[in-house]
Amino acid sequence: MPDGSEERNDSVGAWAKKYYLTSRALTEATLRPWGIGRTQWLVLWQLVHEGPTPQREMGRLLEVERATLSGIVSTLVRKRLVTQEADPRDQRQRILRITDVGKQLWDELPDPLAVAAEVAFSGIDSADLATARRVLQDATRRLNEHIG
Amino acid sequence: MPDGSEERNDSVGAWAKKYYLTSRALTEATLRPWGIGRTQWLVLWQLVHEGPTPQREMGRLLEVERATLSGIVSTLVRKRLVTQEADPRDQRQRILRITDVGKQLWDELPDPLAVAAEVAFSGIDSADLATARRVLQDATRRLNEHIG
DNA sequence: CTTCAGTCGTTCGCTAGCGTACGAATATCG
DNA sequence: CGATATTCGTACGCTAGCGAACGACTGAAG
Repeated sequence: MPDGSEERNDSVGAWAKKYYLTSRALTEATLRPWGIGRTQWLVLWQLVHEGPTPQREMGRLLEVERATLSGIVSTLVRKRLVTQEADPRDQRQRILRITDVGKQLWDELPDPLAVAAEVAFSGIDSADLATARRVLQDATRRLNEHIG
Repeated sequence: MPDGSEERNDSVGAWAKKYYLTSRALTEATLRPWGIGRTQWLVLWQLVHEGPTPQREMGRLLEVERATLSGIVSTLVRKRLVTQEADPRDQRQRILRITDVGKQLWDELPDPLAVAAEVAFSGIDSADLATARRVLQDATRRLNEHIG
């Protein structure tokens, strides 16, 4: 029976939190020498691999709220890594585009998610990985249904 | 083969993040009417169930950094829910204690972690839950070994 | 007894998450 | 066409995570 301390210390949920925070720490440490955050890196990845992207579309792809992305984009613009142009067809939209400086920096950056995934999961039984993924996916869906 | 977009969208790690953020959203929404955060609630839980606790010990129990806990405790003290007294035996330590106002508030609060766990995991096969927990636990251990 | 190393809490600056509210721009409906 | 609804980006305030640095305090080595 799950009393409070069990849930708080040793449940799937508690370990999901610990895993997320620990992998975030490794990811951020990997990028720290370049002064780039985890989500900033994802924005650059998208711009490098898929080209200029409307800001709203970026938010949908990265599953990040408008308000959150707005701050992240501001940082990247301030660092001259990304430009933010108005879409002539819809003045509400902003098109994000990587700059030459941004491309230059990109070529130096490691892939922090690949590093973390390699450390965390290499050699783990793939059936177990699939089960874990399914449990987390189901749980997330249930939470979303409850919220929405 | 795990290319970038796979890792970024559909891996165990990506779902752990989504699960964590979604359960955090539900937990915070549950507590919002009382103006209490998720980690603030954990501090109160500890003080109610285990009595006065040194701040450093609180940090260890909740696995929260000193700097993070410092801010959380400040908030609780500002709201008059918790007091922070110097330990006479060691002037560096601060002993945390719930106030009468805090106790009164506590009796009104729901258990947001129990709510989230119920929504997320009730009815899920317990062997799958155990597998998921083990995968996340192993992954966290591997990350910590790599970092440390 | 003094110095030196370690601990504890705090502060600062950063990342990044959320909700709310707002203006500007667009789309839709009557 | 004009009023209304919606969308987009932003700003503000909040939670909460980290590292680094600092003062106060303690304890241990000499």
